[in-house]
Amino acid sequence: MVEEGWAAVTGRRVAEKAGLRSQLVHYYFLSMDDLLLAVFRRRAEQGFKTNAKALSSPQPLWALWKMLNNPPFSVFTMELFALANHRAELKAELAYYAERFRDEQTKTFANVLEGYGVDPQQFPPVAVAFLMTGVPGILFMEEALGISAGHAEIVALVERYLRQLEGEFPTP
Amino acid sequence: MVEEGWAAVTGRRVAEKAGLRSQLVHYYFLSMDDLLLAVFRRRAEQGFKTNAKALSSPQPLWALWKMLNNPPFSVFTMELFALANHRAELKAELAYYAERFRDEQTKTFANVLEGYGVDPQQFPPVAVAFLMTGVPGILFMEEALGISAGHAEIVALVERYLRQLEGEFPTP
DNA sequence: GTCTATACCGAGATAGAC
DNA sequence: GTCTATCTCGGTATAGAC
Repeated sequence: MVEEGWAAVTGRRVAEKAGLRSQLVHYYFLSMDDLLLAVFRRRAEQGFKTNAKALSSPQPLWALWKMLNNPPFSVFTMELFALANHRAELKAELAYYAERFRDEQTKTFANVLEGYGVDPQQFPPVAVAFLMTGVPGILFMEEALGISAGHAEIVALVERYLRQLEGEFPTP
Repeated sequence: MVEEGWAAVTGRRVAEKAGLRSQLVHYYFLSMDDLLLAVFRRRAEQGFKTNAKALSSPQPLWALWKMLNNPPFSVFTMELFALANHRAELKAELAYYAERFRDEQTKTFANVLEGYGVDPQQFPPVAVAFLMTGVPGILFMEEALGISAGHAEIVALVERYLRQLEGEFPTP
């Protein structure tokens, strides 16, 4: 899926990877769409755990930023988005998960930003959540396609703000 | 392509829309990939013209923002991105076009932002170009998927900045 | 340039033996 | 649970007549 796109995920090829016959796919899943949906669900649950972990860190903004600046995460996510665009059931579920995801972040940010003395009128927590996930999203989407203009500058700009709010991020 | 994804663009279906036989596709194009590449090129050239027009406006930031906040533009673009991820030739060409696109914007913004008294150290023109195209990108990608949390807030935030820099945008 | 005919492949899916 | 056998469909692509 990551290398050739969701259209390349066929019963035959899945079975081949598993060392089984292609018909087995229909034993475990009603259809190929069903299999893809299962893939998505598993991924979404993983995402929730990682998200919750980042948000409970002492520097939640930094933690989320570092978590999302993780390449394989984004290529896969983009492929799921592209697929969801053409599968009603998947689309509904993706929307549901994404909103929950953003909600969790917004709640944490509301507390945290208040503590940092940020005016919620000027910078609503939900807008910050949008940017904190969206910017790394485009960054990696573009990077996967070989576009890099402005990336260093944007990262520097974001991290300057993060430093202002949460101080240095400890280098591992 | 917009409704069902690039994988649904088959010789048979293209020919059907054109009222011709599917074999004709191979008369005009070497392969389906070749056809898709032609679609991309036409689209890219259109994009350049629209971009240049926006940048030569008296309020270039506003003009670009309004231009990108145009739904059909984004769904198609996303599909092309998804496709490019799996076609080396298309990927290279997309990267080339995207960098040129950003370059044009960066040049204009460098002049314009200086005129507005914006510190280029703090807000590099190329970073502004990145955000001006990227944010509407996520906005519409999410909207297409039924995600809307934080959108109104982000639009308000961006437009507040635009108003600060370029004044009101004349309502048509 | 557009057609018919056709080869060939691989997709999703089902039936039924073991 | 895994297999073989098999169906049907629609995809890409080529050859050759008009």
